[in-house]
Amino acid sequence: MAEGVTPQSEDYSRWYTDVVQKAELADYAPVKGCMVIRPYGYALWENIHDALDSRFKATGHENAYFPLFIPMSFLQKEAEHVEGFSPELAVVTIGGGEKLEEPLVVRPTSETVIGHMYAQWIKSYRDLPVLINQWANVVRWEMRTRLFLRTTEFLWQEGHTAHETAEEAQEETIRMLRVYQDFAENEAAIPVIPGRKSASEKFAGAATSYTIEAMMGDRRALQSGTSHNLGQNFAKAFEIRYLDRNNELQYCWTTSWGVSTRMVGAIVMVHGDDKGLALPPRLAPIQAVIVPISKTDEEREQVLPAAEDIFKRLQAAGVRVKLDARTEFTPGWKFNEWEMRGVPLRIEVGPRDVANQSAVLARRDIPGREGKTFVPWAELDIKVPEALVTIQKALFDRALAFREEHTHRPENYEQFKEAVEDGFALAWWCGDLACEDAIKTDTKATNRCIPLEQDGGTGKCVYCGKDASEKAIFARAY
RNA sequence: CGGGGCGUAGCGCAGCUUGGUUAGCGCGCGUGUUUUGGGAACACGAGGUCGCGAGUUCAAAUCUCGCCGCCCCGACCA
Repeated sequence: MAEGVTPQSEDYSRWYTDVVQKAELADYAPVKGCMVIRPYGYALWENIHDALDSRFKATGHENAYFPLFIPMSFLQKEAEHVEGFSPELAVVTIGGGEKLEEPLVVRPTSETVIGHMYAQWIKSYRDLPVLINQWANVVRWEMRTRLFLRTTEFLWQEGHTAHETAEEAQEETIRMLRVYQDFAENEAAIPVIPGRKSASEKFAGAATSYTIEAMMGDRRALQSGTSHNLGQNFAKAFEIRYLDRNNELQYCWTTSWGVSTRMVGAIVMVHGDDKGLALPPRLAPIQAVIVPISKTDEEREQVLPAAEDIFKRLQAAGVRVKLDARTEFTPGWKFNEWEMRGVPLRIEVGPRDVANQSAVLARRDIPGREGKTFVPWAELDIKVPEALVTIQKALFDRALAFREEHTHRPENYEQFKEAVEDGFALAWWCGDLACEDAIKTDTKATNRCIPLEQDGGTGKCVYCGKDASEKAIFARAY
């Protein structure tokens, strides 16, 4: 591994790609816009997967799998949907050397094929709700790609549910948005703003879209998860109907919601620094790394068994721990490498520590001497898990403080323009597309969402001055 | 698709302007010795279809034309 990364202050986007590659999260694939998720990055994704999956199960959802290929005609059944996705479809026209009767779309999302199946499975109100999630890969032919943030192929989960009433569908939409918020804040240590998307930003085919928006280290916004109330749009397009309690045929109300490998990019950009990644302990593939230190063979014979003993102890205490006993690297080199890879806690064991029956704990989130403490061996199985909890909270608190510092409540358009230069602007908005567009053209800031949690009261639209009943977050976004 | 940059060893680059023996350098890699509390040192060694294709020439990494690919910045998007 080469030394160092481009500093954030010098070139943030180069810093980002440097970190992703040097921390060995991912690498460029031979096909443009595609990436290889390396074992370390995939281990992080697996932890994201598990944390989300257990939450889905706890809220009554089941996993299933639907096919990669979707008949082209399915996409065309929902007018807005096909319009939104056509420009970025990958289409298969030849199979087994023969031209296909009907082209197959490589799924960009699965509402259509799942809607088709739901139409066959759902007959009665007794069949509802249907609560299914799938973990899958999808393909969107994006013009400009960035590792994890926007790749041609990406991994995600997509939940698809069908309900008896509009109210139930809306409840589900918000429930899953809150699940995403809980995951982002408590697992990824990323503070997010849950909110509603404006009409121009909503999912193609949805009645209403909701999002969790997060602020990255360069103060730009990243949509980190979405939950859509699809109304009866897809139910009507795919004839998803049921007989209600009065024996009358009704269309279902459906939802869909997703979180993707983009979340990895969010974690990199929210917590990372010029030393590299900083992973939240709850998701980190390696929570603590033990670095043994010895000058002579004699010392090594004392230090290594001590390190191995600590390793076993921590493993027994449920810590994801790694012992880095490689002899070809110096301790200093290892310190830098594990910092680059974002391991939350480093444990140093050298001759001095063996003599004192203690070890040095060094926190990734606090650089240098300040982040170091000496801990007796006997207390490690308590102190290490404690430190991980502390670090998890510290990362969240720091990210929240950063977001607050760069979130402004402009009173007028001049202040608004300054605000979006610095970060988020939370401003009164009349709800007009015209104002959104004008703001975008003028400042490059887009309407990220109308937060569910409002300040209250009413005001005047920050752009046009008309009456406004809600505030929206505006920011430059990824 | 518009703008910019780049393709020479695994990575980062020099060489190209002004064509000329066997294409260099740093890092990394292999072996050995000494090292190890913040990115160790020395010695020896392995590693190249100079992006691809045509052309000019006695001679092309170098000049000409064409093509391909990648990265960054914008419009589109999770």
